[in-house]
Amino acid sequence: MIEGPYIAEAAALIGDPSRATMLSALMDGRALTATELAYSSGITPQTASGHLGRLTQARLVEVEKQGRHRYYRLANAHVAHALEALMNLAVHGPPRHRPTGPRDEAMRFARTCYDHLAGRVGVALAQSLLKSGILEERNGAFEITANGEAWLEKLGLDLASLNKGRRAVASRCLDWSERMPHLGGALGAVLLKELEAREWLLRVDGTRAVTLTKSGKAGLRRNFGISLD
Amino acid sequence: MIEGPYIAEAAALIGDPSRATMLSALMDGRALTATELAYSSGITPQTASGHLGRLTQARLVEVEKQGRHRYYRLANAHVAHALEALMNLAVHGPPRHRPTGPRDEAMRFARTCYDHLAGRVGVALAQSLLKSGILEERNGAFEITANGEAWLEKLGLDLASLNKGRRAVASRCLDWSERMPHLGGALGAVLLKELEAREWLLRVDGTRAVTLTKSGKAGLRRNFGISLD
DNA sequence: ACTATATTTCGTTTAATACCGAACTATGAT
DNA sequence: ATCATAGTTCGGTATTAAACGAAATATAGT
Repeated sequence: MIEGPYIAEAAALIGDPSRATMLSALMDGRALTATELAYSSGITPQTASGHLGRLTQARLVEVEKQGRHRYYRLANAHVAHALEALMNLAVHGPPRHRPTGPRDEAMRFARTCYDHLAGRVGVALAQSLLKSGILEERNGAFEITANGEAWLEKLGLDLASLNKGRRAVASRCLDWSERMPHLGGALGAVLLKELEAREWLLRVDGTRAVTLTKSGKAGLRRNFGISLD
Repeated sequence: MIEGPYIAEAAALIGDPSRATMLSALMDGRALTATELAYSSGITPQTASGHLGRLTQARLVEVEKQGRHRYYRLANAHVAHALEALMNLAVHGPPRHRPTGPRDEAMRFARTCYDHLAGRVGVALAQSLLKSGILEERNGAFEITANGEAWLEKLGLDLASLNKGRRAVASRCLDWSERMPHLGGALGAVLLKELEAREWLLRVDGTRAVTLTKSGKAGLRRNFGISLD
């Protein structure tokens, strides 16, 4: 009784195509300016301003003023989570005409999901970590093994700090394009950062797609036994 | 790029107050008829019929014809999950006037969340299971301990069958009213069934609220050290 | 056959809101 | 000071879709 309207409020906000596209763009994890967001969803700045105002008021996004720019980002992981959940619904929807562009293919191959890696590469990475006993799947969740802890230390990653936050360390995040789990949570986030730092992955223009560099391809094969294409 | 519109499609469907209320009613886990759903959201059957048609087409709900009745239920756990995620957004929203009725209070006290127990009672139960070492919280997920397995067997619950499905056994489900975790997953579901079978809990009319019986109050205190009010 | 109930289809009204153009404010650069 | 860029506010238009009444269809019971 009580909750229907509240759900509707949030869902209606996300339910507008322009707003949904803007939120999608923010799934990147980064902050974008109002004009960038307007451009990304193909509307004029005036219209985007109105949308962003409503999204901010509803606490779905947060603003940060910097000079004459306003940087918008998703307000918290809950928002990203809800967007993911909706994405999974869309995929489970009716089999109907869904045109697949080249950009689409790039997204399916590798993309960011809020702050971790998704797509074929993300899923392959998760599978590799499971196979080599770094992660374990228990009761539908991911778990770092003793082996895994040692492996992390060797990588120079600070396990203690991962455990610090209230955030799940290794969460099992269902991939909408692959329908297989990829790795999220704090570990997923630092792993993506690490891959970017090594320049194995490069972010692409204004989308969430990422490309695999040559060294990345080699590195993934050498370190994780992943061969793609 | 590609996904914005898809998210929007699902979200827009959920975003209508009448539809959201109907979906909420189905969070019960049970199947309801078209007229019951119409009544629950305060609209006429014609209007509800239209809504339900769209929800079915989008595979958010499923229909089963039985004579002249049509029973609607949520299509899958993904839908329930998305609704939960949206509910959490709503709670994290702006502090603004939210009238609280008596029915509201009943929901906050104890209710079903898809197929497990939520509300103050649900949260208290989860806390008790954690405290007595039946469950463990690891990396933001729930986990059954060795102690817990023994306890389950004593209760006559079949642990093997819980592990069978692909479903998580003990999932940590954020409670929107308490902002604390309650127990979901396969274990959450059988536990709710058990409590209902013992008549410790009774479902209330057409809502998701459940009431605690006298024996339930006593039982919870005796077996779980939970004292409410 | 006849009646009652459940649900859908159709047509119309009405309310909400996304969108843009124009004008305005704020910040930064020259 | 002047200009350019980023963003917002306001007003009007146009589209969408939610809602109901009326009437049709389907099933069950008598």
